[in-house]
Amino acid sequence: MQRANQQQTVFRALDDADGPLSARELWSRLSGTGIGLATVYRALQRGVEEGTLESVEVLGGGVRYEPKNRGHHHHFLCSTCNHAFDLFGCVEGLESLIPAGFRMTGHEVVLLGTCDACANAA
Amino acid sequence: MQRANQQQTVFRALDDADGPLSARELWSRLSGTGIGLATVYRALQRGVEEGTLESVEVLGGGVRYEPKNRGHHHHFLCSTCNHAFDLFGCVEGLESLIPAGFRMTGHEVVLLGTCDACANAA
DNA sequence: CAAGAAAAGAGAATCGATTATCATGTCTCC
DNA sequence: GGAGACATGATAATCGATTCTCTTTTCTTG
Repeated sequence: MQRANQQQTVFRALDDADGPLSARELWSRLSGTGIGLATVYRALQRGVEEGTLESVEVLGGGVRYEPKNRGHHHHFLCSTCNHAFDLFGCVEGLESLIPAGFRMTGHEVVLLGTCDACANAA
Repeated sequence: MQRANQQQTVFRALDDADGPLSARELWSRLSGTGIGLATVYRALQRGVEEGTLESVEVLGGGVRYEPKNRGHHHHFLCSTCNHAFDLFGCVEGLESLIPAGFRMTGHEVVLLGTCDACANAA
């Protein structure tokens, strides 16, 4: 079995995903490969250190990871399968919400609902 | 059957807060009263069961709780003090982000930055 | 006041997520 | 081919958050 490229396999799986994945989600997608959970964590940690990955926190599911080259975007969280999907586009008018004296440096938007697959499975 | 003196104290502290509080945040605000952490958790759990409280998840800080009578609103998370503040108002145009086939049932918006107090303390 | 029920506080136990350890396995470079 | 550096998988250890347990205290009611 090829072993030294396991981290590459991890990175590739993340690249192929349609949204950020948690360590466990990622691990379960790699279940055919025999890759250990520790290796997944090591790859994620290294990716973040090297700047190719970033950790994001979507609701309900702890930290997830995705490639850093996806630009500014937000996420859709399916309340059935609990998977987070990347969205494209952003929203306007956030500045109007800021209280006086506060300084905004960023924002997160999460849409909640049911994804295509889960809606059809119902 | 009015006996829950300490729990009332917990509920009052939550009512007085300017945003959702985590169990620990709440506990530290009650540090003068001798209330135990377990009691805080018990009060929160009961409040949620009885429908007077709801748990919300803002980024970075796990589950927080707030009274359920505050209506639809979002939060500002100060990256310095890590406190979440309630915001008033909402945003438009979220529907345009939803992929085909997905059904949206809700949304969360979190603004990130520095709160008034921390900005002035810098 | 007495007795029973609900609350409280302290700390132990649990749980899930992440990290550390350790004994191989694999690769690079000579 | 061999040495040493690094990668890997399995599992133990750790960590923070939450829940459980036990004993004591408080409240209600008679």
